[in-house]
This record gives sequence, C-alpha cells and structure tokens, in this order.
Amino acid sequence: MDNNKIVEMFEDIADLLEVKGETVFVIRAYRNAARAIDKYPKQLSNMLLEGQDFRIIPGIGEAISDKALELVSTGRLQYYDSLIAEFPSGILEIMQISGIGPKTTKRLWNELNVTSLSKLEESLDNGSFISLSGMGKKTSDNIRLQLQFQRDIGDSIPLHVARPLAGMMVDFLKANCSVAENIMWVGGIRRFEESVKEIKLICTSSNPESVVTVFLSMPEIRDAISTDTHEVSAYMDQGIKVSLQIVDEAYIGSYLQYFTGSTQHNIQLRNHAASLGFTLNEQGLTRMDSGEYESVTNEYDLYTSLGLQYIPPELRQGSGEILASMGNSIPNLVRIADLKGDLHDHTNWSDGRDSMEDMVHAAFQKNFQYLAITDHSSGRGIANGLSVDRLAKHVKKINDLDKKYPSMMVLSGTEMDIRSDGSLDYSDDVIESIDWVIASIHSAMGQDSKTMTERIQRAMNNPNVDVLGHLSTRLLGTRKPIEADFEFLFKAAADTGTALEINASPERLDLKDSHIKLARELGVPLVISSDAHSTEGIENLEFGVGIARRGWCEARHIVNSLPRNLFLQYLKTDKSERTRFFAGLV
DNA sequence: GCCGTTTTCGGCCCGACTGTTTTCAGTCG
Repeated sequence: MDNNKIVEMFEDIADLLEVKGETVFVIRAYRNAARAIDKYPKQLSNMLLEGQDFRIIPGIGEAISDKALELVSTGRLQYYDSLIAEFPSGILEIMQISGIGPKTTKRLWNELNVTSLSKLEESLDNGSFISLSGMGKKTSDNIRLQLQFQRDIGDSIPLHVARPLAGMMVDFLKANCSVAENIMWVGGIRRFEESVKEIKLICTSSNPESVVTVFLSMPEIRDAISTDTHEVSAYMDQGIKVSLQIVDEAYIGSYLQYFTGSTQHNIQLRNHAASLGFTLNEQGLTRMDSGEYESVTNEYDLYTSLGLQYIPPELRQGSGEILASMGNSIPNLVRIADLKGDLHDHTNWSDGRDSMEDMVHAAFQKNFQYLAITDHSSGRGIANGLSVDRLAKHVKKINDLDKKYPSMMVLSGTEMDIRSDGSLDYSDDVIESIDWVIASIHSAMGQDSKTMTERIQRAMNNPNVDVLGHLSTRLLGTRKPIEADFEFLFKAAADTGTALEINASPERLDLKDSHIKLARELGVPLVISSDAHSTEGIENLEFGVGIARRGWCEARHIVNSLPRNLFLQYLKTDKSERTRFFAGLV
C-alpha cells in the first residue's frame, strides 16, 4: 500500500471521528499524521523493508505507527473497518461537500436521516434542510451549487492523475510486451486537457492478440469492458477507463492524429481536407476524384500534405488553430527549457516540506538563473505564515543564501494574502523591500463578482504587488473558481503592470488555458510558477508549461523565460511601465 | 493521539469569514 492511500485512510478516520464527536486533539493527531506522511519523502513500505521505525516521522506515535504498520503489511486496518461500519456509507461523501462540515453532517444524519448525496438533494428540494435551525436560504443555495459542481465533474479524471497512470502503462507494455511497438498515449492526455474521460493508448504490433493478453494482465486492470483483436478497453481500480488500440504500422501517422483529436479539431481538419479534394480518415488521405490513396508515414507529414503547418497537440482544440496553420502563424510554443527561473516556492518556514537551503540547492541543480522564495504571509495562520519579525529574518537568510550561490539570483519574496476587502496582509513599508511580491486570495472565495473584481483590482493597484497568484483559486475537481470579471481584470493587469501567474501545481492549473490565451492577447506579462512545497514540487513546472502551451504562449509571453539580466531589468522597471517594457523585449 | 518533559500528564493554532442571529457557531484554510 502506498503513502497516498494511507494518507487518505487517516484523513477518513479523522473525518469520521469528527462526526462521532471525538476529542478534537485525537482528530488533530490523525490529521497531523496524514499530513506528515503525505509530506514525508519516503514510502512507508520501503521504510518497513529497511527496518525503519515509522515513529521517526514527527507526528507519528505508538498508536498510529501500529495502524500504519498493519496497513502496510496487510493492506487492511481493522480499526478503520469497524469505525466505518458505524456510519451510513454516504457519510464521507456528504462531508466532502464544501460548506458541510462534521457538525452539519451529523445533524443531517440524525435529524433528517440524510445519509447520501441524493438524500441531501431531496432535503434541499422538499425544504426539510432549510427547516433545520441555523440553516437559511443562502446556505441551502450554496449547497445546491456545490452539488451541481460535483455532478458536472462526474467521472472525469484530472490530468495529474491520468498522466502518470498512462505513463506507467506505456512503461509496463514496453517492459513486458516485446511484440508491441510505437506505444504512445493519445487523446486528452496528449492534448494536455486538464481532465480526461479516459486514458487512451495506441501501439502497433505484428501480434495484436498477445498485446491484448499482456494489457489485461496489468495489475491495475480490474474489469475488461470489451476485447477485440485490435482493441481492448477496461476499468482500472478507481473506476478509471482505459483503452488500447492496436493499429497497422502503415497507418500509424493518421491513426495517431485521429486518436489525439479533439473531435472539433478532427472535424475541421476533415473539412479542410475535403476543400482540397481529399477524404481524410484514420487510414490517411484519399483523392476524391481518382480514389488514389496518399501514403502518410507520420503525423507531421499528414499536416504538411494538407498544406498546413504542423499543429502541436496542445493546440488541437478546434479554436482557430487550422486557420492559423494555413497562415503559417502557429506559435512557437514555450518549452520547459525556456524557463530560466521559478518565482513561487515555499519552504518549511511556512507550509513547505523542505528547508530553504534544500529548495535553493534544488533550483541550482536545475541550472536556474533565479529563484524567489515566497513563503506565506501572517494571515495564513494554518500555513505558519510569517509575522513581520519572522519575515525580516527570512529575508536575511535568503540574502545569505544568495551570496552562497553566485551563479543564481535568490530573491526574497512573499505570497501575501489579499484580504476580503482587497487590503493586503503586509503594509507597504514592509513589502517595499521584498524583491518579488505575489498577492493571492486564500479566503472569502464566495464573494459576488462585483465585490471580488474590486477586491482584486485594489490589490493590483498596489505598486509593490508584482504578480497575482493562482487568480481563480480553483482546485480541479474540488473547488469552483471565484466569480469575477476576468477580462476586466486582465486589462487592469496590463494597465497596472501586474503580471499574472500560471500556477503549475497540478491541482490548480490556474489560470486555465482559455484565460491564458485571453490574457496573452491583452498583453499581460505572464509567469509560469511551480508553487512548489517541496524540492520535487519544482518538477510541476512541466504542467504549467503544458497549460501555457494550450493558451498559445510562446517564450516571449513568459516573464520567467527572461535571462537573469533582463529579468533584473524587468524588476527594476517601474511597475506602471513594465507591460510596455516587457512587450518591447521581443 | 502526540509530544516533551515539570518522567506521568498537561497542553496541543487560530484568525477570517459566512450566515444566521442579534452575539455566535460552524467551516475553512
């Protein structure tokens, strides 16, 4: 059993104990333990093999260590089984709804017999929810919105879950199926969609039947849905659907194009082909007049055969890419290698896992030219945010590290809260001396659009705020984005010289692709940031680059693609002049 | 349930925000 699953179970235990009314400190102990394991760099299963005691992890004592040991060695936990048996099966689901905590969950269960999401909806419809004391119309409306949000997400799989699974399967087939070749992931994963309905793979093979057999033997596969000589689909453990197409090598290029999609892109591409007198299908191009088949050996050739510039998968959204391609104006999309630094990184001074030294060293090893250490401000009590006093010590330590790494610029930074009224967590005289100031929303996310827009605009008007962090505050599959007039805000960002962050944390991907494209068109300087909370978190920049590519970004649109000297000039430029300065660098 | 130690039990994070009520409880991060 891997750490993620153990973390999940301890969190469930904490939730259930909360409903049960257990002492708050016991509950906290389970939550702390879950968090500690989540942040711990080693798998407990490996620790067990090496004979290491789980209690060396801070927050794990005797009782929880025993439970973790039982989980790792047997895959089950008796305590968990008997605890969960005390509750109706839907209770955890109900508590996952934002706005419903343990107290409300318990009351819904005891007073209304609400034990599932469908019964919750019923209670909203028939008014019994609102009849509970303390529950008014606004609460009722909010819960209804949350339910709708959950339903909209449905069975989609977030990219950061789907991509590693797809990678694992490709690796498995490469290692265990010598007759399978050209194994690739396609579909939404290849287009870098933020979530996908299923994991799609393709390959070629001289022996498709045996590929199907090996595919179904993968340990993650639970139930086969359908099998054919050239196609197999199945469900994985968490109900995730996965399919594999085995195609003829002669057609691999056109099949790759076809299965990569999107549907809209493929329709438009076929229409374009038809306008040139071709029929386009999975097996390539055929001349309409003569019926002559045109051989296409790879995907690149397919596009060029149609007189088109190659269109990278991320742009295949059916939103103008074919027209751009015809005009030879497909952007030269930003690549991970273009990034020269990272400007949003946490350390164990606030809620990060690793020390400042470790984070700086990790950035140094990646040959970054600059790095901003941006721990949370004091408003984030839970995240161990920095008081003004601690911030001063923080800055001093950063400056010391900066001297230790002459090849890299280590910038003092902060991720500072934008309060509900648009005021900021630190006063101007405090942030004036900070090199890189991120302002982010972490509270009061449910404000109406007008209030929210004014709140953010007020923060942007501060001359010391360099960038807005994860503007929409969404968490994929978990939390809805804020309501605001984004176009107005993007224009205001360009006007005030406030950069906007493309937050690469896979749970966020915020801004989203369409917003990136709009902000880019409006000339807003954009920053791709990892928002790393550990040294490994820096790797997430790859996700930020992927989503930026979907937003049609080139390196010239990304502030942290600037080499050190130019980035320094950008920083020294008065904020009101930065948009113009940045645009002039091309 | 964990931790630190005052080695046997007391202290453990808390401020912002919302909705409801009208002084506060519940939720969130």
